Amino acid sequence: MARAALSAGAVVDVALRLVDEEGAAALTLAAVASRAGVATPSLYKHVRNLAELRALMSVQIMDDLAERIGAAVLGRSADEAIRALMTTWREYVVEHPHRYSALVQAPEPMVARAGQRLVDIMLAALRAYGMDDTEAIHATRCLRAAMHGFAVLQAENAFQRPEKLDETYDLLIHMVVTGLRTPLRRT
Amino acid sequence: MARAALSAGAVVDVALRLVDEEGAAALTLAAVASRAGVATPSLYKHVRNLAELRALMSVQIMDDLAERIGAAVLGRSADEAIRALMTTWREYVVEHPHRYSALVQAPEPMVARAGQRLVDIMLAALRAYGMDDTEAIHATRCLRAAMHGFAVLQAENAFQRPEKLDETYDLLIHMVVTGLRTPLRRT
DNA sequence: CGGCTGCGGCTAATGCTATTAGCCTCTGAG
DNA sequence: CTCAGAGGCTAATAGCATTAGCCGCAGCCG
Repeated sequence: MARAALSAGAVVDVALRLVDEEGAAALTLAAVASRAGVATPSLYKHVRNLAELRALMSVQIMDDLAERIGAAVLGRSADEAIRALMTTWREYVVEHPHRYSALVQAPEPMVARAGQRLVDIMLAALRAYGMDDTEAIHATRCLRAAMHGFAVLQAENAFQRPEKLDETYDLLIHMVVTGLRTPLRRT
Repeated sequence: MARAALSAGAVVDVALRLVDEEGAAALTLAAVASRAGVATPSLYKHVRNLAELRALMSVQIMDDLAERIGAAVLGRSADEAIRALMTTWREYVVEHPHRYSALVQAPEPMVARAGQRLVDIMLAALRAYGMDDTEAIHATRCLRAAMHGFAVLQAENAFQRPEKLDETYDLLIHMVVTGLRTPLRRT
């Protein structure tokens, strides 16, 4: 091994801090390199290119989220689990709105795998409702769509009215829980 | 007036067609100019810069969406109105997935106004549930979050499993309608 | 009918971006 | 002590948005 110096993980850390502080649009290799105290091309020794850096950041974010949510859901019952899951998710977005904006749903297997981890946690939380596998998949997708949509819109500041976002989110949680409890009549 | 030639609207049209055919990532002034049969800097005679072009595209998209949805909702009852609204929204995304990915929620007043038009239609559709204004705002936000989240995830191809997306969407509609019907207990 | 004004095109130039090539140095293993 | 390679560097390239400045033609005014 050569000098201590940088590593892929360190670059991702620097990039995440940059995004947290200056917004997703400020993510540029030059800016990351500058923060890392290194010349721009040096980053290529640790990361294949900007796209890969983005993917690695997304993986890191999803892993953070999965860890938090996993802990929050642990040992909770069905409805309470969903509530905890959704609350924790939103807390993360409120804490790091820029970071959430930087999330990318690339077709990279790396990112897909990290996403799968999140989905698995959701699936586990839904098991308690006594759904079969197919139903659980559909329910997970809805849960994900609702949370992700809310998160994206909030991170983009798309909710302009003065009404409290917390109350809106309470309603969203209510909608999800009620929708899961009330069976869908079969056609 | 000089020659017939281009106009801001025409540039937006060309850009939308480009995005439809080649994806949101292909949106570049050079590509738009080439399609319009004009040199790149000429676009600046019609559009202030790339950001404005993006905003104008978003406005156009939201207007399209508002028109369709407005027509779909017209003369329908509460639940049926919501179902029609959500179905129509998704049809648009399926028809133009790249276009939806190109949607930007800029803080530009122009875009905000177009978004407001969409929100107003949703609000109107929710009136039938006998909510007061505040409740209706919260409900609209939830509706929007659910639809937008689903749309974004679908446009980004984030749903990988073989289960039919149509069925998932049916469940989402069900969740929303049920959630709106079941009153939220007051704390 | 003739000249002027400005719209809408153009070319050239700038500065930022990611990315590649090729060099050099210091580290740590043998 | 040697030497290979990890990890830094500078220099160079190509594509991007954007700006400056020029030029021709259309239509209006006299």
